Amino acid sequence: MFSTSPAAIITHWCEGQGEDVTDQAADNQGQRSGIRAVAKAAGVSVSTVSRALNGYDDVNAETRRKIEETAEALGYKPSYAAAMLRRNQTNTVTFVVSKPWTKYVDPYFLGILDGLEMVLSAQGYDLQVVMAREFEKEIEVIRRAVERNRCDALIFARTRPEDERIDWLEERGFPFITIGQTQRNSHSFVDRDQHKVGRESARRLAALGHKHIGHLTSPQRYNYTRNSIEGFRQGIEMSGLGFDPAHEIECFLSRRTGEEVVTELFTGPNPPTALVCGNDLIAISAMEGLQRLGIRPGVDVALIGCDDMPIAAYVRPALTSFSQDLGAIGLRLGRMMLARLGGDNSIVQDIIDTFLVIRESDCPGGAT
Amino acid sequence: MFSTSPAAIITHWCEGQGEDVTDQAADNQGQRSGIRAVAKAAGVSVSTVSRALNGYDDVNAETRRKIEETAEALGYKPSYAAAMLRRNQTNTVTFVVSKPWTKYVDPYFLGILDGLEMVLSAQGYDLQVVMAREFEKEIEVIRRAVERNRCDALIFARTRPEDERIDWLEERGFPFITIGQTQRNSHSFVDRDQHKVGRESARRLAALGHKHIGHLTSPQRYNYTRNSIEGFRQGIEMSGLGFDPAHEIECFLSRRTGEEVVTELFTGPNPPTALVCGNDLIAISAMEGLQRLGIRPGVDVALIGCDDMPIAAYVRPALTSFSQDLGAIGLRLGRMMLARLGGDNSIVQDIIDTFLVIRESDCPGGAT
DNA sequence: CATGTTCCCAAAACCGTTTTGGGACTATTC
DNA sequence: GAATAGTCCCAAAACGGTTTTGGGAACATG
Repeated sequence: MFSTSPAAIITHWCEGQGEDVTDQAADNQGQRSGIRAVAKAAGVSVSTVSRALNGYDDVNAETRRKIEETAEALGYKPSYAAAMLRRNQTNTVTFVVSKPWTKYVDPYFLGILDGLEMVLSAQGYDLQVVMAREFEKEIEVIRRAVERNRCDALIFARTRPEDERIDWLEERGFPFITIGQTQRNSHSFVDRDQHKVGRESARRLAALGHKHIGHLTSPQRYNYTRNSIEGFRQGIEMSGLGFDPAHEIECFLSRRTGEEVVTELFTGPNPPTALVCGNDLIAISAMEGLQRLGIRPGVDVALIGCDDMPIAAYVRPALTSFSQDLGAIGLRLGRMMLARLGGDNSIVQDIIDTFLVIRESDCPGGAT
Repeated sequence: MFSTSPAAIITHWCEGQGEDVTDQAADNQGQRSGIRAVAKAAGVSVSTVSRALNGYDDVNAETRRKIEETAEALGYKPSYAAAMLRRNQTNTVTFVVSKPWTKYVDPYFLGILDGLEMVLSAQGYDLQVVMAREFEKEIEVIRRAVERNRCDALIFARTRPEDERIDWLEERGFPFITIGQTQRNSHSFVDRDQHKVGRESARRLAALGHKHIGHLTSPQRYNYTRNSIEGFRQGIEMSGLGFDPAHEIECFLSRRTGEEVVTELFTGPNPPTALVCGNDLIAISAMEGLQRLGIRPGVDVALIGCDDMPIAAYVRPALTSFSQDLGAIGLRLGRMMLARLGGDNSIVQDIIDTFLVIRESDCPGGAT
């Protein structure tokens, strides 16, 4: 009988600290009435209060002032839920993080969020961060957010060449921006110039005199890896070197992969003298592998990483790595989002520049 | 009676992907009517649908099944806004991050969020992450979230001995849990055993033979620093050493501070031979300062850090540091929150154990 | 047969805004 | 003076769920 009503469980609800029963009641009364209380106190109608507070221009200046004062005096805060229901918009942008990120690439991620939040909150939008346990769950997280109308737009990263999340969202015309590109590129995105990263890494090492440059790529299911590979090959070609497919090996973000690959590469015939690594973690793992083989990274073998993670500056030798202004990505993302939410449906595709932070790991190539 | 016919209707409704206009219209109709469409299609009343879908027990099992099927077939998703308005609850927990965190302590922070989100989402709660540009803005962020009814409860960290956020929230009886303690400790919290960190750091270094142990504390406005200091002093005392106030110096989380302090400490009279550092960043900064003075950290001077940030394992010498299971903190936090939201108003105060990860920076004390 | 109990359901009320469609009044134009 | 335009305001109707109200049907009990 009581079991039917969940409210029954919360019986001893407000047994708080003091005896402010009167105060509580007064407070509640004030809060309960909401916009109606303001209307009453200001001697105008509810709709006029709403229009005045929302900046419509068919309200007399004097009336508006009075309403604003009254609202302020009563401590009136419009109910988010009610406005959301009526307007059918949430004033919320949802950012989806996939779990594997959180383990290693944290700073990358939060740097972006920081700039993004700044831009959005300045316009009254809230930023909501949701997490997906695995990549496969991301589509479900997105589905839930969209279907339950929890946000006005989405942002997510780690795009793949063919991305089901994008297909799904485009199908129902839901606004979103990605961090990273796709094969079709039919949508707005922000991305760093990954092609340049691959290209310039190769060219720099070639310019340093290396003839055999390996490429330990990031996971190839991600689109940015493809760009990186393309750029790398182009850089090799531009430098007049021959591309050796056997020196282009896919790695993963777990620490061991770089080490394994390096072990195989440098115990086999014709090892490279330099390595372009798709990611700092791969580079660090590779350095450890080299050291284990008695090869000195930064002396015998040159390495260039990518992402410029905080760790890069602390490992020995310190890792030369491609960096980018994460805050700028966030800001750009935020501004694009505001435009989109403001009704501008044009597709914006933004490539953020990257720059090489030179440290100790990229040494000149020796003989041969 | 009518329990036989609806099946046919449902299957008909199910047919849907192909046609454009018809499907669109049908879809819109279905979405527009929401729960009423489900009720109509299932041949029951709106309230019955609501009760069935919300798990009340006064609904016939057969009826419930039929309603669930119908809702599924129609792709019905209850409007979050409407439910929120009527129930006056958001099913959302807000986690407040202050800006200085995002720079360095990312992993700490995200590790907790990860566990927290897992627990909350399993019970249908959403986790919202909001950021505050500075500590001072945090109270405003909180105020906004609470006053606009954007969440049912709050979580925040970096507690101070006297914390205005807590005062404000307690004043209006709004549910929250902190990460970290306060002077009064009148609320639920999760915290690591910071007293132990200080104590055991001191004791370990003393046991290694050090007689003069310095303490580079984290910022003292935070409550955990106080615990750490207390613990340290107790550890010194337990080891039969004399406590030297001149060797207890407050540092900040910017990188330079540790270096400055160390420079002063080790160019002055009677320098310590070991340092307990309130934070890994302080420790790393201190190590750099030592190296600049020609003093070898991990050989001439022992250091112990705290937090076990990812960097700790990569600096040379690798930093010995106190660690904790961040996921466990998040899980605990989540479970406490669920209990609180479920109506259990009791205060829970939970101390999470920490453990020392021994690396290279804590060396035995030399002569003297 | 009268009465009580137990389950279930339809209809209406409600949550706190925004939006709609005028209404009243004044100013301007023919 | 009537018609038109402009300004400012209002009452009532959404928005889409959940909760309450009130009662009917089936079954058990005295």
